[in-house]
Amino acid sequence: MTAVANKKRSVRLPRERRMADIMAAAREIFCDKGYGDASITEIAARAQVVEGTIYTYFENKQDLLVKVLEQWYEGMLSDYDQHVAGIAGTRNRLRYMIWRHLKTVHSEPRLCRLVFREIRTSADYHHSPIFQLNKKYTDLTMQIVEEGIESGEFPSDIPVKLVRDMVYGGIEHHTWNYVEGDGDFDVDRIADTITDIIYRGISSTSQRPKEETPVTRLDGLAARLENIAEALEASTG
Amino acid sequence: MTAVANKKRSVRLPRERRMADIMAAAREIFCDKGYGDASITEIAARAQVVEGTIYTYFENKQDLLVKVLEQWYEGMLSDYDQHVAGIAGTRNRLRYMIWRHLKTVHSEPRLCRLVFREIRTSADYHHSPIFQLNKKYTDLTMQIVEEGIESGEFPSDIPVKLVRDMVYGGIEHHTWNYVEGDGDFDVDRIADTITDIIYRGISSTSQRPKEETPVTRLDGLAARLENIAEALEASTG
DNA sequence: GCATGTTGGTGAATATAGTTCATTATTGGA
DNA sequence: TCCAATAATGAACTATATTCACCAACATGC
Repeated sequence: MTAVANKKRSVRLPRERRMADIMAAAREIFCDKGYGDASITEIAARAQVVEGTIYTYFENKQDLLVKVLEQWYEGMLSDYDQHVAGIAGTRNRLRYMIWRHLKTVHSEPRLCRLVFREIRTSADYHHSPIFQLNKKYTDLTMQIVEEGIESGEFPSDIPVKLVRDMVYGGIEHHTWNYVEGDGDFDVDRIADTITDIIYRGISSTSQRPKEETPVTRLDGLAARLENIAEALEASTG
Repeated sequence: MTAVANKKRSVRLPRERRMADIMAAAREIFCDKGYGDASITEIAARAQVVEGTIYTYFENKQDLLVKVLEQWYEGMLSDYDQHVAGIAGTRNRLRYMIWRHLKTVHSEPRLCRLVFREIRTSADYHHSPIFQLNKKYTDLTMQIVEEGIESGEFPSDIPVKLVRDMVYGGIEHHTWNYVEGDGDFDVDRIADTITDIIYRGISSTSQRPKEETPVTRLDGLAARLENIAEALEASTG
């Protein structure tokens, strides 16, 4: 019997190393099973410690999840600013923000799922570092819209926060099934389309009904007639 | 001592009545505390039954929540169709769908919170009646957009599902704080703005240089209309 | 190199739900 | 009035997260 070899072996690792081990194990299991179905026992086993050890480094299960996602978030968002700085033009910058967000969801659906479904719904989310990081980068999107206002591309009365919410809310809903493990989506195509809808939706160039002139009415009419003609041509061959 | 009066009194109510009592109690407590912090014991006490009785009528806690929200959903969505049928014009209909959704969130934030945070995240959501009801009414929004395509107001290549997701995702994000019990929002104003951004964002309008004068634009329009007329003559003649 | 205090690590015990089930007793129908 | 069916009961069970008293690895000072 190797009973002696099986006796408990308690090795003291450096604090950082032990935390990293636990977080790595937790990340794998949270991603595989989701927060609710992941058990502390399983995470402990994967990290080669017992349950109690986890509580020496993390307040509780929720805190462990938050720390795991914080670490990921920090690395992921670190190069945002410099990338945006290298892009010229409101529309291009806006598209980059949208594209980048879609890209992140596409490459890390499991982690995004945890952020969307578990983290944001917790009571003290608004005081968490992950909220601050998120805010920093959605603020960047709003800043780009505000630059568009200053340049005259957008009128000054557009509600910047609502635009932000339509972008990120739209992306979240549109990628819902993918994040749940069902289907796929085309990052570039969706980025183009969202950018287009938002840009045209808030642009100063297209006239609003209240500012309608005979010329813009004819313009709209021409566009409608073009569509109808196109449809007719398609149907009559 | 009134010990005798305190002995258990087991009364058999009609099945419908007992279920209604339990669901009413559950609705109150789920709304007050959220799903996670609501306990079966407390719901049972409020409904004047014991824990076990709840399991005679509902599979488990999650099923109880689903049944509560289903009941609410059915009543809430019942008059949707007829209202929309009474509204003329793509833009007005679209605005109604948006307004109505905002109105619902505004008047029942607690119940909406449960749908947003608890129900939609469950594994079998796609097979639940509440998903079907929801689909029925977001489909109506897409149908309105498709009517706009047929009328020529929108080009035929716009991604209808993405438009739907930007509407409902945008609303969900924009009402997030309110639903979490913080702040307020103006239903009519937000409805106007979202409608405006979406409508303009997907409308058929031609891109044109900023320096154009009314005369040159009319000239260009005339050429386009001539082409359309020619195409129509060719296809119908 | 040894004694020793600090503290990481252990794993059994505890707490807190949700869920089950054997038992009791109400009630509609024979 | 009696009886079978089953609603209702509430204690027992289960499954986890969390705590805690105890042990021992390691750093420090002598």
